[in-house]
Amino acid sequence: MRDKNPEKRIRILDAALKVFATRGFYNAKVSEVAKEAGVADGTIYLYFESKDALLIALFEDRMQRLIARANDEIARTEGTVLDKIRQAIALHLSLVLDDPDLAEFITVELRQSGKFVKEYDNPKFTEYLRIFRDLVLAGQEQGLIRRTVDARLVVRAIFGALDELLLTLSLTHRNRSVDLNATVDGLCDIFFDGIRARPAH
Amino acid sequence: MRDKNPEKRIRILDAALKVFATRGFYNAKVSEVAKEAGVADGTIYLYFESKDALLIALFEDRMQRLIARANDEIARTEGTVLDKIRQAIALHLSLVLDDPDLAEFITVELRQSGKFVKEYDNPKFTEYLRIFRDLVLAGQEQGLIRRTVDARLVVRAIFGALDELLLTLSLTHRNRSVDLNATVDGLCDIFFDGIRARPAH
DNA sequence: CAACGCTGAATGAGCGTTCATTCGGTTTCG
DNA sequence: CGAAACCGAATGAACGCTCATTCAGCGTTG
Repeated sequence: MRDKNPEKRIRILDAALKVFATRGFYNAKVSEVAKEAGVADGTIYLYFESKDALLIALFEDRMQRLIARANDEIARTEGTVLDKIRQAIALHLSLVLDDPDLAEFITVELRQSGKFVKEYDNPKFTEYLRIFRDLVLAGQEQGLIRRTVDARLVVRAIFGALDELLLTLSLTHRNRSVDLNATVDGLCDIFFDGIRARPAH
Repeated sequence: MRDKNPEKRIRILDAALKVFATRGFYNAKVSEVAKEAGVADGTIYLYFESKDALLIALFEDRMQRLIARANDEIARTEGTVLDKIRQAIALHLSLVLDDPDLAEFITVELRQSGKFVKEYDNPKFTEYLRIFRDLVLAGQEQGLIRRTVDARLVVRAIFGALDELLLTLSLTHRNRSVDLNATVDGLCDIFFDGIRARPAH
């Protein structure tokens, strides 16, 4: 189940992403994934236990890559913790253009996985959130981020906003061309400084 | 299809909410909804065209109620536009305790509806977002909210945060008792004033 | 030729939907 | 007024189709 032909396993995962993203997990047929991968239906079952297991493996794989990329880009980013948060936000939103299938997959399918793929609590997702949380905590220690805000809440709020935006962008970017930079700047502006008008002083 | 017995139609919708929320739309059987409603399987089809149509009708119905409640509570709320936004946030999050099934339904099923229930673009959802947008726009006209932020983006960010929070709360509140007020205050603090530490002056 | 990866047609369980039948209520008629 | 005829909502067993999964056989390799 594990090895055999690693390249074929990858082809199946790639195909699954494409098919699940376009048709949705429940509407997708295993035979469609097989066809897209250029493989026989039965071959899928030489590499994955079941359709559910394929879904989970796909999560693990893609989240792992996203985590690696995020850590990497954050490490590369010069500047304050706030700059690093901006970079993480930019990376997340860039998925719409970089990998639209992954964007749709994450925004739509991630929701159910926790709830309906039994006993799977999605550790990779938690790990991804931890990246943001660590940045916020570091910012608070450095005095760059207010200590009165709850880091956990900030992370949920930011991720929620990103997720919703990614979904909206995914569903509309066929038409309009998107200015991601403007969106990233706008979001950071909101989260960093709030929407309340400050009296001149 | 429309009437016959309106009370029975309501029973079916209530049952559908319960079953869809606990098992998920795709895992839920029509026969389970029928059983929960105390009706025969075939009766469902006297009131709704199909399982999909039942899902959509459920959306319409529940979103309509939510919109009505939000408009009502906002109208009742004394104070500035920011106070009204706080009230709308509080209402949304209060679903976890008030109507946990509806909370799970909205957070999990709303995601797919746009994408997979064909040609259904969910006008009620748009209407719900408009409530927030109008508040933000009013706030900008009154000089209470910065004019430089994009109202549409603010609304998406707030709704995204609310949605994510509602999901998290739904999945965990079995264990911990939740302090909703603290969460609402925390969120408003973040969105109103941002997370950046302001230098003393 | 043994072992193994792979194939894809066959299987059969699951489930949305249908429809012949039931039955409580209402109207018609003697 | 009582009975017969009718109505149509409700029922739930049965249908038929859709896949996830299996497995007997094929080609390939060492």
